[in-house]
Amino acid sequence: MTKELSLEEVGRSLHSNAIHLLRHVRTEDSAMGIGPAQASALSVVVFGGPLTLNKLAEVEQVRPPTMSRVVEALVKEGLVRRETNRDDRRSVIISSTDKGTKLLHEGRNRREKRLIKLLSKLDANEIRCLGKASRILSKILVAEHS
Amino acid sequence: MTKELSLEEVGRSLHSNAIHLLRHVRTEDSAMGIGPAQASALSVVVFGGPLTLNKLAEVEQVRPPTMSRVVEALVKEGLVRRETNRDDRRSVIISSTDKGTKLLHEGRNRREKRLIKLLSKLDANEIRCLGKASRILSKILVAEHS
DNA sequence: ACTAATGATTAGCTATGCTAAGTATCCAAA
DNA sequence: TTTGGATACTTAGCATAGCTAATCATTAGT
Repeated sequence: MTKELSLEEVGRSLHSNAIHLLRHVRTEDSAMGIGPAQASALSVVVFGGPLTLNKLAEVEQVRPPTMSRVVEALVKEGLVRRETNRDDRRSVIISSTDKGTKLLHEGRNRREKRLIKLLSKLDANEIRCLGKASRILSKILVAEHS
Repeated sequence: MTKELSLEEVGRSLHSNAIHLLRHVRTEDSAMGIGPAQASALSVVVFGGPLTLNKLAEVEQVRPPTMSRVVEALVKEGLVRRETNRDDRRSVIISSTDKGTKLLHEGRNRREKRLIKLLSKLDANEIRCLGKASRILSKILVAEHS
């Protein structure tokens, strides 16, 4: 019989698992030929649509100079466009190119395959358990940032 | 009744949750005064006990040179010891100092408070579910790198 | 029309990931 | 026993990404 975990232990365990899960899929991220910060920013632009640099930095929870450099790299690789906003010429609108959109979807597929390979070691009950846990986590993590 | 999640959806959801959970506690990590890689490595040494550098690199899923540098920084700050193994003088045993153990527990407390605050929105059943899921994740994430 | 505030960039530091190459040690086979 | 390969780690050098401080351009508010 498995021991009941305390709130502290659950928290600690979730934290550890989060770190290692992300490290696990890092390989696939870098297989896209771009780093994790670039991949994550591109993902926001592709799925969320065009937005300003400051907004993108905010969503990604990094400072504007950091995001400015990330976007610069993405522009150089032809994955996003950077155009001055007509309504406010101080600001810049970042949007995805076809190449960026295509690359992101391919990378996502690879990452998912990797996770699926990992998850397929489990039986149906365990998958169901992870599914339930995911819903619960989403609920509290999303609620936090609203 | 909640819909059954597919393998793909579980994978995607776990990935997303991992990213957001880590962002959620990032503030507390950096409040320790050391970077995330150092904090994570120190955590392994404190909770898992002394181990060789290669083993530590493996557990942390980074290359030995990377871990060598991380350990170097921890040694400089007096948080871990690095001693040559008497049984095999090629290898090095990393162990935590009192200072390292103390720092980690303080940081852990801050991080845990943050996570506990998040988790305390949940009822006992949901906590139990997360606990079970954590065990399952640990199993496959650790098994992958053995 | 000034001045203050805002959006973005540049410069420069640190941390962390990698590979390639070097050093020290151990083991195994001639 | 010695020698040659394997193993454990480090060093050197590169790239990405995080930060703050300072700068530039533009907008907004007296």
